[in-house]
Amino acid sequence: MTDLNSDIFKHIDPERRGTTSEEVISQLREMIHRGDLRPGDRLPPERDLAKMLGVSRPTLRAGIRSLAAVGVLQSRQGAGTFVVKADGPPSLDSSPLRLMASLHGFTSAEMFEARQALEMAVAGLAAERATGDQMATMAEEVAGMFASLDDPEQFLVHDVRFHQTVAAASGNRILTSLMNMVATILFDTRIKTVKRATDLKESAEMHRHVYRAIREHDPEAARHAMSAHLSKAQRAWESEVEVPEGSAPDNSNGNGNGLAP
Amino acid sequence: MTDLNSDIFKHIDPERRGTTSEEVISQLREMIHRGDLRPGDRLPPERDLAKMLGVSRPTLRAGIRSLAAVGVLQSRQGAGTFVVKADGPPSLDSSPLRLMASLHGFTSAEMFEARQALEMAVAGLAAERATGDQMATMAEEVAGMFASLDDPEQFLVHDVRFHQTVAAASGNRILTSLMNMVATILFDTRIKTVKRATDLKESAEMHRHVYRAIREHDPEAARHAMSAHLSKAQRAWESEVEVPEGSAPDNSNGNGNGLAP
DNA sequence: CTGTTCAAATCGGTCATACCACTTATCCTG
DNA sequence: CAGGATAAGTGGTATGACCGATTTGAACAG
Repeated sequence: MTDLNSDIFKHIDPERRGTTSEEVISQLREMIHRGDLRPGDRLPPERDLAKMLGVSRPTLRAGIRSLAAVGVLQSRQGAGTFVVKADGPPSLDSSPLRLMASLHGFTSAEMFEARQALEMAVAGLAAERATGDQMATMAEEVAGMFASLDDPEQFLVHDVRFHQTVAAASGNRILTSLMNMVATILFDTRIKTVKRATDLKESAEMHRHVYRAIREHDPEAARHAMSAHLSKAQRAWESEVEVPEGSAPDNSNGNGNGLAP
Repeated sequence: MTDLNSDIFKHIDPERRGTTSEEVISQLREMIHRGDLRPGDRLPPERDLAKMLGVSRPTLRAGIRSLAAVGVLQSRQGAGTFVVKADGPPSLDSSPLRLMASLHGFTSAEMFEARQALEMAVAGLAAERATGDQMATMAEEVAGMFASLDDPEQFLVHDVRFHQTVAAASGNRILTSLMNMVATILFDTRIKTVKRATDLKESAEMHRHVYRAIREHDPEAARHAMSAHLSKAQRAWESEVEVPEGSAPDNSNGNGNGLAP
């Protein structure tokens, strides 16, 4: 672990603009940008760090909490505060997007469209760059789908893993993160409707088309196959959530994702 | 404004899982999802709200700060805490992505690629849906670029506005937000290199190609024109940031965006 | 000597209280 | 009636304390 006992923490100038906690956030951010704080590093105890920065503990905690809210830091009671480790695909928190969907009244159509755009992009890139192992994993997941045609929940597991593998094969972690961010929100509703899913066989078939296009290193075919798959999935979803008869109107739409169909 | 004096605030059960502040966050989020809190609404004073929820003020403030960090709430000293208003294109905070770029060592190539994928998507959608007003705005910005060939900074203003107009014309606020999120990070470096930009005329020309494709409602042409434009921009940027001779290696890369060229 | 157990130290989570800084609205003054 | 002084309201910060979860290491049993 990086040695944090050195004097890389500097006192905060009381004569500045903005609030003190904002300055704390800036300090911590700069330390991350400079590389003083690396993924997995543990921050000094709050009491010590507060003294180093020359602020009170509540103010320091406010800064830490802000960075924790965006997924950069993680506090564990009794253990300490850590810089989030960078193993595996980095993930952006989807709750901001979910809340913004509620605030702005995003429609599920917009959400599907955004997902489709992102998935098409990663599918095209995956067709150019997928390694043998990644393609093998995709094939396994497709096989898993065909083997789970009578188990919708298990089918969904393979479905999600397939898409994540494609995203990873794109080699672009930013697009992967954004895609996961959008897909996570839609996933919550899929898991509720998947039990009544009817055409799993067709879905598996379309996933296979995507896989074959990627295997053949044909970006355009991969994009189109993915696009067709998601368009089909969207239509299926829309037919699933057809307004039930006589549902009394209330503030809650019941699907819990803040999306209007 | 929505009446918040009613008893929509419920006490928090001390016997729960997770921390108290997490429960506060959940409470506030649900209130937003349910529509009890609408954009622009002002929350009750912290002292009152803390009593309503049955928690202490610091704990409540922790929850508020978490939601403020992701751009859902905004506190103004002396005024109050508000739900962010939803006018204009909703914007996701780009700092999480910027920090993640530092933590995971994202390359600028990945960033450009992600932006290119998003811009191509919105350009294609814009070609299908752009209104007359939006196309007029695009034309104005293109004209502004040609009029600012000798003023790089002014040119950049028109450049950014053009892309934002295209995004808005896509009709998909989610893709627009994601695109802005990525573009914001790249913008910081562009404003530093733009002074030495040489081929502004060619850039303006390529923007015009994008505009004409959108005007002709030709999604594929729009996508290709946008792709060509951004590929050119990326190559130009890469040639600008060629490592200067004899620059001593230090922790800070100097471009301040946490990206490795 | 090895492995387990348990207790003390560590550290984040919460609470209570007080004071400060800024904003807003009211009221007084000219 | 207009404008500025004033007071109430509200978020920001600080201090101090206690609680509960986690970690760690020493004491103990094998």
